[in-house]
Amino acid sequence: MAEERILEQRKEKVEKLKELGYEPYAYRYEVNAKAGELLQRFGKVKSEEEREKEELPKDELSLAGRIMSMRIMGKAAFFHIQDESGRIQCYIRRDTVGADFYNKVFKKLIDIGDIVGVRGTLFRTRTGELTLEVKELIPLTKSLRPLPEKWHGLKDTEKRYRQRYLDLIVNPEVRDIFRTRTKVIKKIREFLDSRGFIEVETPILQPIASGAAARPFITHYNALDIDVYLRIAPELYLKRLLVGGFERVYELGKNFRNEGISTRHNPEFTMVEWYMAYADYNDLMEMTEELFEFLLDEIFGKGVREIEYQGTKISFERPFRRISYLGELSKKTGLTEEELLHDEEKVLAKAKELGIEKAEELSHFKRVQELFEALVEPELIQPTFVIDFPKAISPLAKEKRGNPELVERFELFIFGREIANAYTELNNPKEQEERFKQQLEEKAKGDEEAMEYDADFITALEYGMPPTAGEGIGIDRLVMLFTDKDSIREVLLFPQLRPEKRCGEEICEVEPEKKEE
RNA sequence: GGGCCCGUAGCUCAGCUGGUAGAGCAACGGACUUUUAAUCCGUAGGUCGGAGGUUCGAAUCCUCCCGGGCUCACCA
Repeated sequence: MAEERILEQRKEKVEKLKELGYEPYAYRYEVNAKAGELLQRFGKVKSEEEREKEELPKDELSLAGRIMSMRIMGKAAFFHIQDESGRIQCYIRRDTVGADFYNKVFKKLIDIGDIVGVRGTLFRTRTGELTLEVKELIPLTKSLRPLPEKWHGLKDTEKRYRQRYLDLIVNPEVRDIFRTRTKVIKKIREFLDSRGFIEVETPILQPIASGAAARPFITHYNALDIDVYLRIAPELYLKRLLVGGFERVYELGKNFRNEGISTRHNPEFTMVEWYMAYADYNDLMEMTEELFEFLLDEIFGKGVREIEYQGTKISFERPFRRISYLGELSKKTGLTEEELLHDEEKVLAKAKELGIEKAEELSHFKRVQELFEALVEPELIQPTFVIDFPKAISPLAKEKRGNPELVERFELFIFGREIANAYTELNNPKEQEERFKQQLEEKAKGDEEAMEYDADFITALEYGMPPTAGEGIGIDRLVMLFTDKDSIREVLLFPQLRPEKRCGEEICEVEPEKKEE
């Protein structure tokens, strides 16, 4: 293999560097400048007049980074080094660094991909590119494997995800996605902190996985000899904190759901959930609008209220549209709200008409939800709050004032996707107990995702949880929206992939075939 | 899990109406002191994802398997 040969050649170069007294894996290097900052400060191309007048700083700069390209032209050479901030060209001449170093070290032992330190001064080439004239070059880390191609980068999606570090080295726009991700998370914290919320950490290993409708991952805790679950949501723990007297809490972290992987689902994903005492879902809608305004200001620039996602303009002008769950569904189905709530036959007929799979097996309100997902959600392109959901599919939300069949709940949809989910929280222990029991019945009927009964949570509510509103936002999908990405994998540094089978033939023969479930 | 598509050199890709593999970049040797997808001359590099099958002959056709992408289902 060509790669094997390159590996061998480079390992030899490591030895030769050592022989010549260089450390191929150095310890430290004093850096006083960043490529990106220099480029930003001194611009890239200038008119001739400007260039004549231009005075670049004469002080010696030292930078460190990875060599990304190289053009050797006899007794001088150009190369680009890339640090975290960007890529700057360097110029090295035999007569400046010495013939020995230039011929024996630079030309023979330094490769594209190596990490080096360079010291020198800035100048501008004939074509106007800002360039560092190298007075000294120090090898810092030898790279043994060849980098992907300089022009086309790395395109193979599988390789990009499995070896994300290569993707990050070679595709600068990928680094930007993750910078944005970090910023989104940071700014959400800032927003909540500034409003008096405290960030808390609740268990990821839970004896009962509740708080959402999803299948959990199971693991075993040896010391207690019990099975525990990776949390599917932190909700019930956060509410216990409100019982305990914290009035504004939030948690930003991972949830785990043992379900399919797709462009919109990763088994571990990041959520922020916050709970605010003495508030209801109306307050949260306003707060959500404010949060979006804040994020847009911080990420896209002050006052920006429109972004483009997958070729569609999305406007975040307040107030966001508000529609009622049943009202909208009534418009789309032609059934009245009364029929949607109570006429099982008509709803079933409609579900069948739309070709909803296994419609017969679903409970009435699951069918209604199916209708909603099929008919309403795809049309919610601009930010829209859907409000007042049926009680039966919202076991943790409080009854709507004036309508006991609905709950005070909203979901925020953008581009047909659910971004946020919020309720006026149910804090009546007796009713919560009944709702849990209903979930148990659903479970008994075969709904694997019905919510688990959490008796300790009921006990907590019996001590009294203040009136509270709570909301959760899926961070990954939010980042997708802000980075214009259509796959969740593009916004996860290391998305879940099936492990590669990388075994020798012998090992594979010994390994038993995995049985299909 | 179902459907459709993809897997050829380290990377990006050609070759696919069957006749045992090509290019550019990267690598190696050489020329070149302001190049920038540097250029020029030369060299090396592949069990064509894996296993079977059809055939005189398979990267190419068929089957199964592995991995990936999109999509549907479940969900956030």
